Amino acid sequence: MDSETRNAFFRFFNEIGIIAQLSRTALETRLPKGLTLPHFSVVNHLIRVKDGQTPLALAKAFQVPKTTMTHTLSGLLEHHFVEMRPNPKDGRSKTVWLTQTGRQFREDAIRSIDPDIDALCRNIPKEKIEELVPALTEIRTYLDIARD
Amino acid sequence: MDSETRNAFFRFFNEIGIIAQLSRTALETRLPKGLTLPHFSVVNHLIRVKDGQTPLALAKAFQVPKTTMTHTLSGLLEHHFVEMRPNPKDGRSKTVWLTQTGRQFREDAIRSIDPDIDALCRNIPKEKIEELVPALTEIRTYLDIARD
DNA sequence: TTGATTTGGTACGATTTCGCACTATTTAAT
DNA sequence: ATTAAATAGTGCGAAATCGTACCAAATCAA
Repeated sequence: MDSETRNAFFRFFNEIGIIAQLSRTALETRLPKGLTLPHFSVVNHLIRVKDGQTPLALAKAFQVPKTTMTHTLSGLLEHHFVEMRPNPKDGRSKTVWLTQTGRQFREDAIRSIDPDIDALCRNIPKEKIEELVPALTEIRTYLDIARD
Repeated sequence: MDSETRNAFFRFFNEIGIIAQLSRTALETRLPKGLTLPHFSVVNHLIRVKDGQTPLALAKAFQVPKTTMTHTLSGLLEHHFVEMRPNPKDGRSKTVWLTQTGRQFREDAIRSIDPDIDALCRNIPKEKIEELVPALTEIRTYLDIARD
């Protein structure tokens, strides 16, 4: 393995890490105090995909350990953004449902973030972003599979 | 702001976040217990760029709060991977220097990661990665500036 | 059917991340 | 020169992340 190849990958993952960090804090400064990117992401996911999913399904969708998802969901429960119902298909399991408050939280969050996306969009055109996504998805999928 | 544009950016940042997460844990499973990505990254940075930098310069290079860098450096000090010397140019400040143990740690880490990079390289060719980096750098730079 | 194994979820503890407040030193202003 | 403001670093506390261990329910095996 030549060090030039290695450095290419290091640079890549380094940029990825910093973008993840910066975009996260950029979002979180817009959210009400005490709410984080995972909180928003889960609510957003429940709207975009569907609610009624199990905590484990959510943990897999976000590639986090299930204990992390438990913790995130407990925060959403405290804010009454979601509610839990038993899973009729499996007595060990639960299902996660959005409340009206949760939907409102998402609306408000998006409204307060939109100006930032707008500004970003003027500097990095949407088309450029769309071009990147397939390659990133491919890499993400590989890493996910290689996890074993 | 139309929701299609918004979703494009959301998808992008979501992929970024998951790749950051997966690549981080992939690396950390190869490191000796108790050592993390930031530990490795800082040592690697000190070798690639130069040692003798101040903690604050490192914090800026990695876009983390200075308290976070203090914590990371304290871990490196415990392992005797770096040592601190006073900054001759500024009495408030320190400089961070690699030890032989620290260099060895980096060597060993790279050796144990290389097989993974090799495998990754066979699935995602180096050229594809290199094509992505400039766009990512552009986005990272924008986010950094937009932070205010 | 019964017992063993797997699976969904959580409690707990260790570590990381990071904001706030504080000290010590430097820089700027008058 | 003196004082005010800015800067480098750290201690501390709160929250996020995640591994281990555990319970309860489901699945599998004989």
